[in-house]
Amino acid sequence: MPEAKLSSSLEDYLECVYNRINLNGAVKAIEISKDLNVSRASVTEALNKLAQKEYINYGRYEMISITEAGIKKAREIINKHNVIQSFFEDVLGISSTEAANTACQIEHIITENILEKLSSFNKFCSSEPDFINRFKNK
Amino acid sequence: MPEAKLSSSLEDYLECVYNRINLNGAVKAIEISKDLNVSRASVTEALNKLAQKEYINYGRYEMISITEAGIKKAREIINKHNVIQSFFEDVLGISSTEAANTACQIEHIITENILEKLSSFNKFCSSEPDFINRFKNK
DNA sequence: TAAATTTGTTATGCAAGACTAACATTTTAA
DNA sequence: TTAAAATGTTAGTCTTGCATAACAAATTTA
Repeated sequence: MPEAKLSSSLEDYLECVYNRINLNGAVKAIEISKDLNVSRASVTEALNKLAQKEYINYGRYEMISITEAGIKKAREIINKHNVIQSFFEDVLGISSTEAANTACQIEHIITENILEKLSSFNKFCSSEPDFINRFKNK
Repeated sequence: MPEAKLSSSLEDYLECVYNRINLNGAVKAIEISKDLNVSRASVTEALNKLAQKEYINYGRYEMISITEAGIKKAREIINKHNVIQSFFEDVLGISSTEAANTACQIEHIITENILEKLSSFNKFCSSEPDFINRFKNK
């Protein structure tokens, strides 16, 4: 039942919920609204959709909590984000901001398979700093 | 005047127009419809938008041609596509199909700066086949 | 604790991008 | 050279994701 494909947009909302809850133990709609630069009304709408898909628990004026399925999904998204950002930053030498911004978008697109390969590639590169240094000084 | 930001969707249409014209000297709406898996009606709509932005020349029941600005833009998109696909395929060892499919989406997102870095990285890797082989046999 | 402020919700609307169905035009072939 | 088939267009609808404005509830503070 709690298995439904999320749009990029809903993934962003879920990721935000997860991060805020992990940071502060709770999250309010207005914080999400500020983090994602959207109106409070859009947040309400998105939270209802996430609740309907059973990724969060939520009802009118209620506290927001995240379900097990929500945690799992959020961690997958965040993991994708981190692997992509790390490739841009640590391998290609892109600035942290640009790496993060682009990772934020690619995280919704990249397949599990490519993610795994990219993750091993990151590890392989960090085990061979010489190679990366030669690339950077090229 | 012929400078307007394109949505991912319109970039796909433009890319398809460019590729088909390069391949056959001309392109018909029905071919675009098949290539992109959309209805004929959607193609009409997209072509009107591209014409309005001056990336193609087009009018009711007229032949489709591409403008200079359209060619420039299409080549940029295709270059992005190729660099990304090449990274997935040649560096990470992803299958051609999966590499192409994912590249098709990332091409609309990646910045010029990251593209350039990725492009040099591809070249650097192909100049050091040893490194890539060690990664693949890891 | 009552008034003011903040936060959340609802109703409504808009834009993009897709669809189907009906119609128009063009092309093919009998 | 017409009749049939293929292609292109238009009109109307749907979905997603966003917005604003007005209202409701909760929270803060005087």
